[in-house]
Amino acid sequence: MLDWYGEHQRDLPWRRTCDPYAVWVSEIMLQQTRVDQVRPYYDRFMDRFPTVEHLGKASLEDVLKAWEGMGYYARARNLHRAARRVVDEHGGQIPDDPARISDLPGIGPYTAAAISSIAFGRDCPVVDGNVVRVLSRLFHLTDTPASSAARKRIDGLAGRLLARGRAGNFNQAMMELGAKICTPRKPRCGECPVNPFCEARKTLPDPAVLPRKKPRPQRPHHRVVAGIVRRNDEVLIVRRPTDGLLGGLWEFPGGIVGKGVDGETFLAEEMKNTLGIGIRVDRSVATLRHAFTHFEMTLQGYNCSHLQGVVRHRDGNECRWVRFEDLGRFAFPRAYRRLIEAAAKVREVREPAGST
DNA sequence: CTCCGGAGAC
DNA sequence: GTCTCCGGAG
Repeated sequence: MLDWYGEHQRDLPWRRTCDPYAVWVSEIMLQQTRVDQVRPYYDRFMDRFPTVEHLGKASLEDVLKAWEGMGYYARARNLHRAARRVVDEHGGQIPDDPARISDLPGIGPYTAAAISSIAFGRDCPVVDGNVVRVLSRLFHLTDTPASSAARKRIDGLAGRLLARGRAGNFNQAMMELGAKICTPRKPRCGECPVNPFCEARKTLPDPAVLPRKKPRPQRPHHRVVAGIVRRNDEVLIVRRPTDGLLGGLWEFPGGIVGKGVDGETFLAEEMKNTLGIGIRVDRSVATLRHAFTHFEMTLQGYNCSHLQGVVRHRDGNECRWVRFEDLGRFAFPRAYRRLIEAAAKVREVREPAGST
């Protein structure tokens, strides 16, 4: 595995250093996100926040802006909180101890083991989704890794296989193998360095049936409407509560429309109730779909006009009137960013640049 | 009352 | 992947 890794590892920015902070940032970004998507974000992030101190001193607003588009924004909030703690409690040094690293928000067993082995050379086995898949096939494990017993068995195997003294490279080799060779659907068994030892390959017509997945429940579908409310040359944006879904991000006011309810009527009603303003719904800007982990939504955006009333959010959420051109400075969820793009096109048609 | 394990949220 | 919540366990 080590030889294979030495020869086939991808040249990734975070592999060019063993700076614990760099490893940490990359591992957090890599949680639930593909390497290809992470790469550009990682470079920008490290450019903007080169050290734990930089990150700790930054505002959550700035961190979220740098994270915009990657999803799972709790990762950014936790990373930011953790950086502050590293600065305050550990003098800016990331602790060289798996248990202490785990204490930091956003760092669980996987990330603690990854940082410990890669940045500090500790003999900690790393088990992420890739490793689970590799080991399930290598040892022909037929129980779903969703069960705690099966999972413990996998953790045990990972520990026994670990190349002592070279844990960092070994762990990365396992994950790399899962990412490039032992892939979920069509594994390239012919190119696998450990294929002589693979029980699944020996036993099964198709090793890809492992690991056994547990059936997923159907995702509910929500219809969401949002209003881009104009007042002179500004539009209204509202900030979501720090905790919960898309916490701390900005969006256009609106909400989930119940079944059988008229979207435009609901939108006007919602603005009245939540913000205390009267608006007129002018026209639909775009309808787009977005998938979250546990539900899907259809987002319909409308251009609206402010009629009357001073904005005052019922729940105290921060609200701002900003120039359309300045929306880029705020962190929006992906779906809303796309809505902004659509709205910008509509504007171009109606008010070509330089027309005023 | 603290400690898992499972489930669902993010 | 991690966190949070919750019921059952000790």
